[in-house]
Amino acid sequence: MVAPYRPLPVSFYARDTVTVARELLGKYLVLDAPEPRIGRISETEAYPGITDRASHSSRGRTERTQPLFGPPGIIYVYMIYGMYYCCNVVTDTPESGGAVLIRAVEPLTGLTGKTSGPGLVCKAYGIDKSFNGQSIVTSRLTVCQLPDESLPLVVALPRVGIDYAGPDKELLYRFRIADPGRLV
DNA sequence: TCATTGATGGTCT
DNA sequence: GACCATCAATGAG
Repeated sequence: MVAPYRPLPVSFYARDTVTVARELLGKYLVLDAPEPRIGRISETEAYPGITDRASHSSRGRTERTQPLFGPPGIIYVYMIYGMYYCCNVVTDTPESGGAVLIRAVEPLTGLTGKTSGPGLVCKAYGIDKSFNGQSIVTSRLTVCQLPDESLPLVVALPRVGIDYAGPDKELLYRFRIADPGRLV
C-alpha cells in the first residue's frame, strides 16, 4: 500500500451503482509499484446492469461479462475498438450486473501522457486484461482516499458512445467533478 | 474550434 | 460479418 492512501473497503462498492459512480469522484486511483502511479478520479460512468441497455451485462452472461456477475469490488477490463482497454469496477450485488467505468483522472504522481478518456487512463496505468477479475481492494491497483477527504462538486451528463442503447442513452449516468473553468 | 475519418481486434450473431 | 463504453490526426471555417 502507498501511504497515506487507504484502499476503500468492499462495502463501498456493495451499494447502488449510481451512488458508487458519484462517490468515486475525488478518490484516488493508485497503482502500487516501485514508482507508484496516482491520479484523482475526475470522471466516471454508471452502468447499473441487466435492466440498462447500455450495460454489457444486459446482453446476458457470457465469458467476457462474467466478472460483472461476480462480487462487488472486482476489476472488469475489456478491449474496445481493437486498440484500447477500459477499466471498470464491479458494484452492487452479483445479480445486478452493475459496474462503474473510470473515464478520467487528474494525474498526481508517476503518470505520463494524457489521462482524460478511458483508453488513456488504462494506457497511463498500464492496465490490460491481466487486471481483469482482480480485486480493486487487495490487488496492485486500488481506489483509495486520504484521511482528510472532502466531497467535490459533481456534474451529471449523458453517457458517451452508446447510441445503440435506445431510451437509456438519455440517462444522466456520467459524472464529472465540476470544473469552474468550463461550462459543461 | 469543430467535424470527419482511419487505425485496429475481440465479441457476438 | 457487424458492431463497438476510443483516440489522434486532419482539414475546413
